[in-house]
Amino acid sequence: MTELKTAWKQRVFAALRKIAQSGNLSADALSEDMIVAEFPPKPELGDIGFPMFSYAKIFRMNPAMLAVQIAAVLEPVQSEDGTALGVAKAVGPYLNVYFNREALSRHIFRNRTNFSQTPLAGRKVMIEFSCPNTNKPLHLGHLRNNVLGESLSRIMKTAGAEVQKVNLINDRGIHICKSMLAYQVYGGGRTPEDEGLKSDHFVGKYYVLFNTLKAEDPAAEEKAQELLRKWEAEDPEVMNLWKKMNAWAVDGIKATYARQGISFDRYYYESQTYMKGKEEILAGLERNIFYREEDGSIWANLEDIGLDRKVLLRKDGTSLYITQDIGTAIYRHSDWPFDQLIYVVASEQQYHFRVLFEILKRLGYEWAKDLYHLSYGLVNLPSGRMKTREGTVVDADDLIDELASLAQKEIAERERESAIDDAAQVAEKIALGALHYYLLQTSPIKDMLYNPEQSLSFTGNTGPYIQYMGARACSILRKFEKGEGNAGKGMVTPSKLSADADWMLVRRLLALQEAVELAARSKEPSVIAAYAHDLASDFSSWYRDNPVLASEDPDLSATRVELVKAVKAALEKICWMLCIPFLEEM
RNA sequence: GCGUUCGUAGCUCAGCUGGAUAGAGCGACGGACUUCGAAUCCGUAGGUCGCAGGUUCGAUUCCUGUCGGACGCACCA
Repeated sequence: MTELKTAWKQRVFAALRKIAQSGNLSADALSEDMIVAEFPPKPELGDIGFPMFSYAKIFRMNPAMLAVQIAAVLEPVQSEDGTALGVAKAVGPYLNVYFNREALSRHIFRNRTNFSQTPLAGRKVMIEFSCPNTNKPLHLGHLRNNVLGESLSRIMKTAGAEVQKVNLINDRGIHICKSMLAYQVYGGGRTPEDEGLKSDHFVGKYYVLFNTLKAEDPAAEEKAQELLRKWEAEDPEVMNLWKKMNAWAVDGIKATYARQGISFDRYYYESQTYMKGKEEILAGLERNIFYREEDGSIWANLEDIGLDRKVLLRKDGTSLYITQDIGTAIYRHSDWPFDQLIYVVASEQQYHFRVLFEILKRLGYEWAKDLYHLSYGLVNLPSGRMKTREGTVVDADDLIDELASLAQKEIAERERESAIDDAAQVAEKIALGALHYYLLQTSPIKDMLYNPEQSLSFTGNTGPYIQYMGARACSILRKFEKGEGNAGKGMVTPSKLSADADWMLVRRLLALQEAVELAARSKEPSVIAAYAHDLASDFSSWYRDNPVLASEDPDLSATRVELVKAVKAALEKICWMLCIPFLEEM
């Protein structure tokens, strides 16, 4: 589809030049990338539309007239065997291309979701996401981050890129020490098993208990700092406790990843990377890229590009958050030389990344231009921002549990329990479908409102709707396999799909490649989510009005079965890209 | 104060590099299950695209200003 569009653009451009020559007009102002192609709003207007206005202006001609002239001289796009892949017609001030429906239906049957072109082929893309703290379990905000990172990596893979997914676990710092201190005071040596808690929730419980401790012991903050100093001095007792609690936290977090269906190719741990970067800063200081204040701290002055001054090393010589990020980026690039590194991090850190990228550029790393901050908005509740202190944080595991139990109730209400193998497992998958689709349908950059009522819905523009259409397609194909209907007696005949209703669905399938390219280029899984809904919706109205197995014409039935297979393949691929489990039945 | 960003139907969101009548879902109202699973489908109602200028043959889309919201501007992460 993408190549078809490109090919037609070239033809239109060639035709324009031809007209310019014969009319003795100047075509200097024309270039091929000026040719805009759009999607006509109605099926009778064809499959590609070229507005003539801008060229008409250059030629000082009536746009409708120009469209007629181009249609007359335009050479049609052909396939390798010489079949015309469409015809161009002038429709008012537009030149519209009508595809050869038979040829393109055949193309979809043959290739399904195997794209003829992958724009990111050969590119190495590293994607960093999730990056949890080890003092508490994941919450709704992490779920958005996780699914964004995983989905984007799958989309980029589909677009041909080689992707490496990385995670940086924030396993050190004062927040960890607070959980550790509270555990020392209140934990009594108990384990998560003793308390019957998932291990990361167990650690999180003690982090919350630190607030209680603070109320009881005014020196609590100071004691936590003391613990951090001991940790940095590698006090054996503290290290032991730290290792134990971190293992609990990380194990629990990984269990949530597994449940969500996301994974990483490589884990980095802050405790191993936080020292990195210091040498870089000192080397930069020698080269006068940075400067030293009287108190000994080291700074970068970025005022010339509208940013502020930024501390890079404390007066006592210790590292900061940004120091570590500088080191980690350098380390990663030498580790796996990427063409692009994408940081999936909330929008509140936009300034941090602008500073980080600029400093790496000043240090002379030419790949600094390949760093990209995929900034995404916060997930807010109707009552406002989630706040740990007010207990309004939506816990990730609890949320999935709730969705799954609701899905199971829905299955029971629809009396589907006997029809499916494992209702509990299907319910879990529906829950994830609902959750992930809900989180991905909004553009990443926008803050989103988490409306419990709406997100718990399984009808309408939702993940389960997409899953349902996949299941319906599978259901039809199962019946076909069993020999129901007359499709088995027919011959696949693509020319039978020339009716508008069939063609709309074929055309939608053709548009998948373009959607993937756009989603990969703009780093917006929401593009695929929108496409998923369009395809599912098209399929839904199509199979209602167009009998697949029971058509009177066996050839038409056989052909429509091929179309259903193509729809199923597309939905399966889309679901994978959106981290929505594909269901054969539900 | 400075910077970034968002502002489209009652609500939650789409709207591709400016283009043919601004689209979904939810909610409201009205229809469709002896016919491939009704988590579905069809129809009706609902929008001065925050506001004001500008560029353009043409602006929801680009520019400027303005109003409103969010976030950021730590020797925290």
